[in-house]
Amino acid sequence: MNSDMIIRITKYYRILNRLRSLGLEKVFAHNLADAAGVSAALVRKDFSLLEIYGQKRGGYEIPDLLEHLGRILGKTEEPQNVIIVGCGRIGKALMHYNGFEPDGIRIVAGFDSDPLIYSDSTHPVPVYPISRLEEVTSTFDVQVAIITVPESATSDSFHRLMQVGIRGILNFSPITLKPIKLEDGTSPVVHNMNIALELEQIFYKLQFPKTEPAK
Amino acid sequence: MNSDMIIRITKYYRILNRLRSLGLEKVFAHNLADAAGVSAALVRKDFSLLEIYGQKRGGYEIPDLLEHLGRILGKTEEPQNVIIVGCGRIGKALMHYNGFEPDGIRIVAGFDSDPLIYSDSTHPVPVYPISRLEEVTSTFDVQVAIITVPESATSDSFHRLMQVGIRGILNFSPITLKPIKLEDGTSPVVHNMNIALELEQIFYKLQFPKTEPAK
DNA sequence: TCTTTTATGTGAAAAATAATACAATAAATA
DNA sequence: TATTTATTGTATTATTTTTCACATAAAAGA
Repeated sequence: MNSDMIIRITKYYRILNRLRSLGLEKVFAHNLADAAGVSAALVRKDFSLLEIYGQKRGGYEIPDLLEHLGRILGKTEEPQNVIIVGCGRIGKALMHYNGFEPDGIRIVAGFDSDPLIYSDSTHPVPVYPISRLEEVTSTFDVQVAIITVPESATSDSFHRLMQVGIRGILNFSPITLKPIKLEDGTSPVVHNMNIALELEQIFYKLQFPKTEPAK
Repeated sequence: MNSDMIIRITKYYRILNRLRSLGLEKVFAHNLADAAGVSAALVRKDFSLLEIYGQKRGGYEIPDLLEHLGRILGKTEEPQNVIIVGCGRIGKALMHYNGFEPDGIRIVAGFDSDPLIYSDSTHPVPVYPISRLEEVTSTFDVQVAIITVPESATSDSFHRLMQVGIRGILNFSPITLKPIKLEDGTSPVVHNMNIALELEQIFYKLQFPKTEPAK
């Protein structure tokens, strides 16, 4: 399964969740396609590849789809625990964000090197000094970290996280982190979210508007 | 030029900027390739398509590349002005972020519907009530907005921005905005940054590690 | 019951994207 | 100067991804 397909699957999952909460029970490929911004053929092809089948002329059962896709995406009863490394403004904003819960994601702790920050007990989740990284991640069985440290600390934080066994990184710093190969032969999963880079892409696209994709 | 290529071009641009600030004057395709995480052949192919030429065996001149790519990306002397709609925690964090300036991006104003927020004058950039959107965007010739409002306000904010002529959107809310076609036949450029969606993709990839791409 | 309609599921075709291979060429070296 | 080496530029090939087209099936309507 390639990267674009993973994105589509996660989108389908969220759309289906929303449809279910609206009380719907069935969905057609073209409904999902419209909502996800892809073609109906692609939706059917994706499901076919994942061995998810609907009823001819009857569409797909939403609970069935959610069950299948949820398993593929590793959804369990228990939420997946995540930590935030770097509790500056962005890190704190993410701690307060309450949109993770419905998706089965839980921020369990923050980390910072500044005593003024980790001594402050008004955060919505506990904030620890970096020295307690290993202890906390093993206690909560954390596999994924969000990096929101300043540019200069990015690389250090990344290596530290690798050392304590974190295997998934969502990096908000403008330094692009690359999934270097680890001693054990595996590579971490790294997603970089670079806001300035996104804006630059938008500026480019505005400069050269795409010509109408001939229906 | 497709989306992946735009991403590559923006990456090349940043890498080249960094190399220049390190005092380098020339670069080989494979240097850029390594830094950007792509193959050298692809770098050469990209430049070839953009009609940027280097010297056989001599590599590419960094100032020349920056000039070319900068023009393609719409870089000018003047920074590109951006507004932030929704001055909650994330919006405020972005206002304070000082990593935009080196990339020629300037946050010129924030907007919020809450008087407690727009009356507070301690923000790093002026914050206005939504009613002044049109006035401010035309004064600063703003084409792009960052949406950081709560989920429930996302769709409204989006349509409001379309009405006042904003054509580029970077959306941080979990509602995926789609570039609906406008009356004038054009479509806005919309990039959605959905943090939970990114995390979900990471969880998936951790569950099914990619098998070693056979060198 | 028979016909029509509306979806799915999928093989085949097309389109898009990237890698390969190598000629061309310029610099370095002998 | 001749030879070797290193790198660009691009035609060709390979791969990946998506769309097309249609057989299949189920429901609805006549």
